[in-house]
Amino acid sequence: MEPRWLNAEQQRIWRSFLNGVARINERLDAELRPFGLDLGEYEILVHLSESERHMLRMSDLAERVRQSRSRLTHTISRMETKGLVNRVACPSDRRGVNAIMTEAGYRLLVEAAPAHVESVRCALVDRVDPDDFEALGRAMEAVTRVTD
Amino acid sequence: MEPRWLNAEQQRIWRSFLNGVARINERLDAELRPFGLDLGEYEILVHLSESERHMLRMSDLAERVRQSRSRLTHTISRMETKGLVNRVACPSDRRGVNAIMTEAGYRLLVEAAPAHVESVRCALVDRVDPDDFEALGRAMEAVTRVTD
DNA sequence: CGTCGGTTGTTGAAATGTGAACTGAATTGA
DNA sequence: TCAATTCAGTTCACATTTCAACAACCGACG
Repeated sequence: MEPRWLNAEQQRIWRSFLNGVARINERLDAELRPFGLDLGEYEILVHLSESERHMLRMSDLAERVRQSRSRLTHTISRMETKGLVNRVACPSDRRGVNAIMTEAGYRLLVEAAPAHVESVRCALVDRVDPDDFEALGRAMEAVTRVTD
Repeated sequence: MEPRWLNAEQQRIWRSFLNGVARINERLDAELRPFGLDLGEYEILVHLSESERHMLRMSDLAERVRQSRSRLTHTISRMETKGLVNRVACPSDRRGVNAIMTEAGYRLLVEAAPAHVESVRCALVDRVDPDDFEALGRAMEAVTRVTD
């Protein structure tokens, strides 16, 4: 089949996308570092904090933060040694493990959140025209939408 | 200072962004794997192929593909053992090293490019409304633009 | 000259990520 | 009931990435 190449404009946009994403991630990680967190760990804390009793099944959490089950196992282990989360057996399913946020984990999230939100603003939200930002949202929803 | 939180809409968009980016990267990496490449290596090949004599200074290349110098050293070493690139001393600056694409590297790029472009289309370009795609470009340019 | 500050690229160890087994538990269905 | 299958999470071996230290070189300036 003939390859359907990108035209010059599409290519320019695609490269901007790659550059932009990289730039955003750099900044977010850099500004989370003073708290001893990276974006992956931060997101875990966010999702736990939004859940009932600050607790989620590993596989559920893995899906929400888009980490492989294996990677989440490692990440949670590290966070456990830092005292940010604990593991508890799941009562209803003996295969299951719940990750539960500790008091210290919650406090760290509360402490880091304002700086993180500020990062997201500085790196993206405040830089972009509001209409374009809306469009960005629609675009990314289209990307995530299941079609296959 | 009072934290300037994101409103519900902004937060929704931000999370779509995180999800969308992750989804796109997954697909691109998955569809490059059959060629034995990941996105980082593919981009190296692209930038080399677009340069004079298929050759770039390491530090120049590092900047273009947004890899740290150290990371690029490792990546290029791996690609060298795969026979995709070579290192040659830079004549004008004895500190310098040029990465130069081999014939095999070029052939692999030519072979992988159609599938990769198709991935970019399937994962992003073809899914998004053209106006929104334009807006995405403007947004990402704004992100990359130097302001600091 | 000579030396000082900055740059280039590499190195090696430690941290992190990946993917394929693997264990034990739940579920299915004949 | 009970084998077969699927599922949850971990583990292992390995690949990749990061970080700090380093050696070699450049350029500018006294």
